[in-house]
Amino acid sequence: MIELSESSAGVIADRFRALAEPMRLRLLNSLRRGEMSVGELAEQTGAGQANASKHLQVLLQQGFVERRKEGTTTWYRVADPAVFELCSLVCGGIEEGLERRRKLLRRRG
Amino acid sequence: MIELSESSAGVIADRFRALAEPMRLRLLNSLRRGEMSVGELAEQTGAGQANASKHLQVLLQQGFVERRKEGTTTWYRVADPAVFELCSLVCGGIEEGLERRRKLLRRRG
DNA sequence: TGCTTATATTCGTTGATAGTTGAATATCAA
DNA sequence: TTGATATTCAACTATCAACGAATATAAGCA
Repeated sequence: MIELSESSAGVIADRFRALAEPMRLRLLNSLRRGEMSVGELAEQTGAGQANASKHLQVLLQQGFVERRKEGTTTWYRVADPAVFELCSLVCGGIEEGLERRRKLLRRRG
Repeated sequence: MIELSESSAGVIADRFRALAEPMRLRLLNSLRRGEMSVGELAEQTGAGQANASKHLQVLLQQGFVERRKEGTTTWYRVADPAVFELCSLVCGGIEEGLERRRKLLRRRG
């Protein structure tokens, strides 16, 4: 955690919050295949166009994606490969978490 | 990201959301020193007692912390060291993110 | 039985954010 | 210019989580 200072907790939390939405995770997942337009992303993820655009801006602001404009089209791509490491770590913890919850339920029930 | 399935996006997002609060990050940071009681954690982080208790349960549910009860006292400890790797990765991306935002502002301004 | 301490839970208020809709903007082709 | 397409912006509603205050639960002790 690199000595979490008081003030940086908010900044770190903001970054985690950007990844704390299923739709944004789906968008990032689609972008694993490479650069894609907002329209393509909206279609693949099932988000409306306005929604996809808004979520992509959150990811852009946090530096997880980059974009370039070409005519009327805006192309998005993954900017920070660390995001996939983050997801892998989180995925790894999910089974443990489930097991832990089962234990708790057993204890209480 | 280990092939993110549609259904798992929500589960992963839940885990990220547990880390998307400054107070919970502060609680985890305090727990780096070792096992601590709810009261101690509330004092160290400046959270009220009720707040600390609630946040700790979120972390407990997601498997980031474990606890044991001893009389009237409940002791919490970090259960999943991966949480510190997560924070390190996020911290590493913060400088890049800031630089990226500066670029955007320059482009627009 | 009370009384104290430590933790958990409930309730009400407040602020933040997702999603939708419709308008506004920008580009390209005819 | 006009029309078609792609994207962004603004406003609205609904939902969710944080926080504080008060209360509940539970253990330890006189």
